[in-house]
Amino acid sequence: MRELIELRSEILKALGQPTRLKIIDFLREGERCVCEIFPAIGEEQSNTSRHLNMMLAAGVLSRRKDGLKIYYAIKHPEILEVMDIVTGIVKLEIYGRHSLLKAV
Amino acid sequence: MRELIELRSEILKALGQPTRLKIIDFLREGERCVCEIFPAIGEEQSNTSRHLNMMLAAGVLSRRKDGLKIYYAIKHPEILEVMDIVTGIVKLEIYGRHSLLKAV
DNA sequence: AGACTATATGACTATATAGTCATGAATCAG
DNA sequence: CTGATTCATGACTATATAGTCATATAGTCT
Repeated sequence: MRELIELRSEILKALGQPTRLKIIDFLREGERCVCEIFPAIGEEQSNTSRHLNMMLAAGVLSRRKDGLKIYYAIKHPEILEVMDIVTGIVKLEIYGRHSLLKAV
Repeated sequence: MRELIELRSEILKALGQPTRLKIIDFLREGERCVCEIFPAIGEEQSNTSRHLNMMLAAGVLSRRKDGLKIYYAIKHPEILEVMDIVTGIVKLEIYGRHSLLKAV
């Protein structure tokens, strides 16, 4: 299905950017408001807001409003499984590139 | 680790693009040469080659040379796990958006 | 060597994305 | 109502990316 391709790539693209990855890592511990997120990851409020909205639209995050604050959270626990698997791949890659260097 | 962030996002970015997703889907069945891949996904040879090289650099694909032909394959089976999980998330999302529509 | 096949790449265009700064909108406290 | 706080967004810039066309490179075959 063509739609499946688009939606899958939207989710993966949402995860495949350093600033957004930092947000995901930070939200592992649970939902946080924007005012906690942007200082934690060291980005501007406006930039952080854009990335949060992008991930919301992709279906990666959920949003909850409480008074002035907006709390974002990782929407599906499966997202964290994906991150763990990718971390595992990265470790394999680092090992691979390392032993490649040694071999030279 | 800063490096971890970069390498993870490189892998996820490599997966988060429709043309590359089509390639991954096609390579599920096993390694294929460029001359099989680009007609299968309906893209130009040069464009396909670029995406293949990009995924190779990200650590998503492996390459094997045999005479004139270059065979690409999914490097880590974990990549397929990631794809399966993301497909599951997409299905949840489709269901969610659907029942949201119904609720209106 | 010459013709042919398979893949990669240079040069280019059009579009998308990340980030910044300033401002707007919503909510709350006094 | 006023002022402060929190978040989103418009306008903009700089850079990255996807895609195309033409060409280069490398291997094969006769």
